[in-house]
Amino acid sequence: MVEKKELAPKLGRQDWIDTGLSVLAEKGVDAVRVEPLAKLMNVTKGSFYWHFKDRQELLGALLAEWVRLQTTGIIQQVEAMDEDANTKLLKLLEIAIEDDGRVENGIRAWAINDSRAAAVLSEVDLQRLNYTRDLFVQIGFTPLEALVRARMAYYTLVGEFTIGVRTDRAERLAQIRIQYAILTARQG
Amino acid sequence: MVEKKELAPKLGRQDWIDTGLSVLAEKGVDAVRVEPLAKLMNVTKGSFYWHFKDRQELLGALLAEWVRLQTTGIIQQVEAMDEDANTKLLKLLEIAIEDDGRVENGIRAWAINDSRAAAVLSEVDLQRLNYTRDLFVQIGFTPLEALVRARMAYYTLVGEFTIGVRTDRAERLAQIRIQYAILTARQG
DNA sequence: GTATCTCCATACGGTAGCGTATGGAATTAT
DNA sequence: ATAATTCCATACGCTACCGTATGGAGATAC
Repeated sequence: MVEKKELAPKLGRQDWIDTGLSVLAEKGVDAVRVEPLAKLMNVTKGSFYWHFKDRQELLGALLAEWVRLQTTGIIQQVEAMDEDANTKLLKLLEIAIEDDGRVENGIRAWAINDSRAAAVLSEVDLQRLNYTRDLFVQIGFTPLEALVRARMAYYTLVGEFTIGVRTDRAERLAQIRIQYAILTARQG
Repeated sequence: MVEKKELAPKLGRQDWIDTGLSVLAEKGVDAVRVEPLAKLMNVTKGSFYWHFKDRQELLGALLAEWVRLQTTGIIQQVEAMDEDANTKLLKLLEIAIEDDGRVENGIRAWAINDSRAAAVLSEVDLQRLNYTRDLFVQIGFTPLEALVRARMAYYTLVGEFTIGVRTDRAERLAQIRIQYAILTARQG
């Protein structure tokens, strides 16, 4: 079968994608360039153009990879646990703040001037928002109340990533529970 | 006095800054380049290098200009009206969503890989967060509760900008009032 | 009217990155 | 062993942009 030895220095498509995502997270899309990437991987661009048609194909692959990691990610993890909606929601919030969001930030910055990235991103946003809203509906809020609360929860998360808050884990966990309390409280 | 006739085709430093901010909002920092900018303004870069030392100086000027517009902006506008903290907070939220946040988004994207932009941005974020927190304290929440609520309010706004929601004004106003109600509600 | 100063055009050399072409080493197949 | 395939290095031309140098037109000063 087509197998690879881990010892072999041979590079694959996936190596370029991994390195690309790393650079995307640290330096932004604009730093994801063929020759610098090659230097980073200790090869020349001869390798790159064997695995990819051009730079655009790599960028597309980065988007696809991110979506793949995203969709097989948080939501499934939350749905796996067989709990009620309240518990799921709290768990969702707790899991979400585990990530540092650096790749996602890079993609959001990218999406500002690239329609491809923008399309992918808005799709992911919509999916996550809908899931969160459904949880609030299951908890018992009206559709409108659920929507507003889901947006507050999700936007808060995105905003936190965007701003890049640097609080420690314990503090964030404590705050996320207060947020949960605020968002699930019934109005007088 | 040093005055300029509006008819004159002569360019000034400010013209480059204005055009720079515009391009920053539409295409990102990386599109803010001397020669393309010059072409956009129907001059050559000979003009640019008369007004600026180099590209970095322009970028610095863009940051300074944004801060200037920001600091003389929302907060003063809210403080000007002599109302109680509750009213100020609601007004703050309402005013904040008026902007589309395109320039700010560009700067946030910029700040990912530029330490100068990052420093400026975190300062502005801190200032706005502190102001919002103070309002919640004045309303009567404990410091911790006020901080969490202020973060939720501000992060939600930043997240909304970041995601680039495209709902109409009326709907946004309606939702911001629900948010206000949720954030100012006392826990049972 | 001449000199000076302001503002900009033109021309130049330099760097970084793109994509292509071609050859060669290492592996695999026959 | 020989042939074919896979993967990568090297070398090339091309474009976009940077920053500098220099000159020139138009206003202003003297």
